[in-house]
Amino acid sequence: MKPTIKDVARKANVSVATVSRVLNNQPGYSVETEKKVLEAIDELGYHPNALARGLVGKRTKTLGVLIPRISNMVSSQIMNGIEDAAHKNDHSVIICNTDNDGQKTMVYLDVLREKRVDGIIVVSEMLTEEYANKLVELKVPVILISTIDETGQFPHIKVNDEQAAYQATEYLISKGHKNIAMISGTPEDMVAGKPRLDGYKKALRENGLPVKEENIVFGDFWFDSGKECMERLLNNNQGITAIFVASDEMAAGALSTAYKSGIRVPEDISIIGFDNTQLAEMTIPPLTTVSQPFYQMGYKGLKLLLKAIKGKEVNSAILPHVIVERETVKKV
Amino acid sequence: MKPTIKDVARKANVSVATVSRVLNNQPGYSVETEKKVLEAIDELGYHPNALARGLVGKRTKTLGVLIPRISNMVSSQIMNGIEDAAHKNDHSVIICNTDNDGQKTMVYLDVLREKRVDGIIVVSEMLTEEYANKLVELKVPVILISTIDETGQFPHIKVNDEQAAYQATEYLISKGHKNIAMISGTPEDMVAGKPRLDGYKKALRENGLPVKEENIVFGDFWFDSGKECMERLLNNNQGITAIFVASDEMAAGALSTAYKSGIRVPEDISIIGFDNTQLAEMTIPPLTTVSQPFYQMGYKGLKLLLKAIKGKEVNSAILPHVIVERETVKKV
DNA sequence: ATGAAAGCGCTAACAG
DNA sequence: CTGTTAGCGCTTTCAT
Repeated sequence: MKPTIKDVARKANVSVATVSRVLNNQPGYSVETEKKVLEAIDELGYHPNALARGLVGKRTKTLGVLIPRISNMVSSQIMNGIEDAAHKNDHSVIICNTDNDGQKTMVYLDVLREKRVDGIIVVSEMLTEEYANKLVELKVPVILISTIDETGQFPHIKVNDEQAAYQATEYLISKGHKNIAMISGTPEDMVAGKPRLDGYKKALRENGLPVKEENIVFGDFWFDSGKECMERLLNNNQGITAIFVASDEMAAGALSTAYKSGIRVPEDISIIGFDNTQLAEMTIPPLTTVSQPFYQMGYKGLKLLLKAIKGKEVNSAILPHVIVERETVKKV
Repeated sequence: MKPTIKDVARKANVSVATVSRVLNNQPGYSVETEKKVLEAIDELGYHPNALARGLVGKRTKTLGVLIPRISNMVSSQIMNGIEDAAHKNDHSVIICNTDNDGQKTMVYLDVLREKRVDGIIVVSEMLTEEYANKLVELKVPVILISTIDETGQFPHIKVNDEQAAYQATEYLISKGHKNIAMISGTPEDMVAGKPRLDGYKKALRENGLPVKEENIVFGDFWFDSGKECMERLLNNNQGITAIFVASDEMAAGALSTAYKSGIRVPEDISIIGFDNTQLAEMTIPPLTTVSQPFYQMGYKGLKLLLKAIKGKEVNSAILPHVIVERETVKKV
C-alpha cells in the first residue's frame, strides 16, 4: 500500500503532528527533526493524499473551468493561459466542456460542487439566470472570461468589443474606404455580437458615413457562415470596398468565397477580421485583424480567481486589444 | 454550512448508513425509507462530498490528461473526445499542459498522484524512460493516445502512420504523379516523423519510382516551417508535380509559399496533407488530406482507460484513417 | 431492513 | 519543540 503520514511518523520516530508540521512547513520543530522526517519521507516515497487534505482543510487547490467547446481556437488559447497560471500557482483545473448545453452545464456544476473546487471560471458562456443562480449557490468565487452577466454579480475579464469594432472600422476609414460592409455575428450575442455591430455603426456615423442595412449581413461566427455571408454581400453588391468581419473564422470564409468569385483581396476588396487566432497568419493573404489577448485573458482570469479565493476583492478588467496589420487591407 | 450525510440522516430519522445505502443504491432499505431519505436530501439541498468518498472508497472518478499544448488543433480535438467520453461516463478530467517540458511533466505526475486520479491518458508525448518509470510508479492504468512507448508497457491508440503515408503517396501516384516530393516532420519523431517518411519511401519504391533525397525536406510540423520547406523545394526544383506533406499546418504553409511564388495549386503542383484538422477546409483551395479520427481517438482512449480501471485487460488499438479528397490534388 | 462504530489520511487545537 | 486527540464526511463491516 501507499505509505501514509503514519508510516512516515513511525519511521522517523516522531508523531504525525510533527510530520504534518514539516509537510506544511509550519513552525514548531528542530532542524534535526526536520531532517529525520524528510529522510523518512524520501525513503518511503511518501506523497500526501490531497483528498484527505481537502477533507479536513477547506482548500482543494482544484479549480473548475466551464468552456463551450475546447476544440476551438479561441477557447483553447484562453484555456492555455488558464492552465499555465494554474500550474504556476500550484493548482489543477478540471475542464468542463459544456457544448453550450444548459443541461450539461447544470450537471457539471454539481460535479464541481461535489469535488469541492475552490473556484470556477466561466469562459464565453452566455449566463442564463438559472445558470447564474446555481453559480451563486455553489458559494465559491467565480470569474467570467470573455462573457458577462447582466446582473453584474461576477467579475469579468474581456476586451472592449464595441471600442475594438469601432477602431477596426475607423482603421478601414483611415485607409480611405467609404463604403464599408460588415459581416456580423449573431446580434443576440451580448459580447461578440451586438457590441461589435454597434461599434461598427458608431464609427460610420461619427465619420459622416451612412449606415446601410443592406451592407450588414449576419453569420454565426464560423467559417461556413463566413463563406455564405460573403456570397450574400457580393450578390447585392453596392460597390463596397471593405468589410469588417466579426471573427477570423468568418473572415477566412469570406476570403474563400472572394477567391472563388475571382475577387482579389485586398486589391478589389479589403477585409479586417476580429480575434487574431492562429488562423489569421495562415490565410492567403495573411489577415489584418483585431487582436484579442486570449492567453492573457485566461492567465489573468485565473490570477483574479486565486485572489478572490484568498478573500480579496477583485474587479472586472478590460484588457487592451490591438489591430494587427497584415495583408488584407489596402489603401484606396 | 453545507449539509452533510449526518444532517440528512437526522432529518430523515434514519442512520447515516442507510442514507449512504440509498445514495449508492445498494440493497437494504424499504421504499418508504428511500422516500424519506430522498425527501430529506432534496429539502436540505444535500450534495455528497467527493473528497470524503474518495478518501474511504478507492475511486475518485477523476482522470488526468497529459497533453503537450492544448491550444493546438490536433490536441484540442483529441481532448474534446476525451472530455466527452469522460463526462458521459461520470468522470472528470484534470488537464495537464506539459509544454513538452520534462520537468513540468514530472511535477504534474506528482500532482496527479496526490489527487489520487484513477487513471491517466498521455497524448502525443514522447515517452522518455524517466517518464515511463514514473508512470509505472503511480500504479494506475495508463493509455497512450497518438504516441507509443518503446517498452510497450502501456496500450496505445493511434492510426497506422506508415500505412497512411503509404496510401497518401499512392494516391498521388494513382493520379499520375511520378515526381513526388515530401515535406516531412522531424524524423526523430517516432509517430508522426519517421513512420510517415518510411511510408512515403516505401510507396515510391514499390511503384518503381526513385526516392530522391533532394525531394525530401524536413520541417517541424508547424505552419512557418511549411512555408520554408516549400521555398527550399521550389528553389532546387527538380520538376516535382506533387508533394506529400506530413501535417496540415505545414501544408497550409506550403500553400502560402506557392501562392506567393505564383505557383498554382493544384494546376502547377498537387498537395496532400495529413491530419484533416479544421484548417484543411479553410485553406485556399481546400486541402486534400489524410484524415485522422482525433475525436474518436480521444473518445475511445478514454473508454479504454475506464475499462482498464475496472480491471479488465485492454489492448492497443489502431484506428482507421481515410483520405479526404478536396481540391489540392489534380490528375496529371 | 437498519444502526453502531471503525476507520480512510490528514490537520489543528490542546497539552505538556 | 513535540505528542495526543478530535474530527473532516463518507463507506463498510458487523450486529441486531
